[in-house]
Amino acid sequence: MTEAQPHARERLYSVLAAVPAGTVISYGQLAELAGMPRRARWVGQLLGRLPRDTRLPWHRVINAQGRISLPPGPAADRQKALLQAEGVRVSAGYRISLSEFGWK
DNA sequence: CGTTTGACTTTCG
DNA sequence: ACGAAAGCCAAAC
Repeated sequence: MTEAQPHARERLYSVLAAVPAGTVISYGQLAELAGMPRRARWVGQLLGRLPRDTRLPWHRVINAQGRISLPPGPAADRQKALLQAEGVRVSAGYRISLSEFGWK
């Protein structure tokens, strides 16, 4: 087989599915845990293409600055609500305390 | 096949 | 703490 990462997407999905509720992770960390450092943007691109009915905890993924990376809109509010429902403290400016990064 | 795009990250002022 | 600029990389055009 010539493919170096035949199932890169599914590997990423597995890591994401393993993120415990009540914690958040950055795109970069997620990519790194999946064995693909520096693929943060690729992760974001993948999440954007996820179907609405996915069961993956996409809402636990935020950027390295501790903010919701989704552009302002209904989607961002949805992510904020989902996080708060899990006990994650989200400030007015979509900021999240670094202590929620349990895995860093 | 060259250019643009983007749910990113880091550095600098 | 904040915004601008540069760096980075795969997918889409």
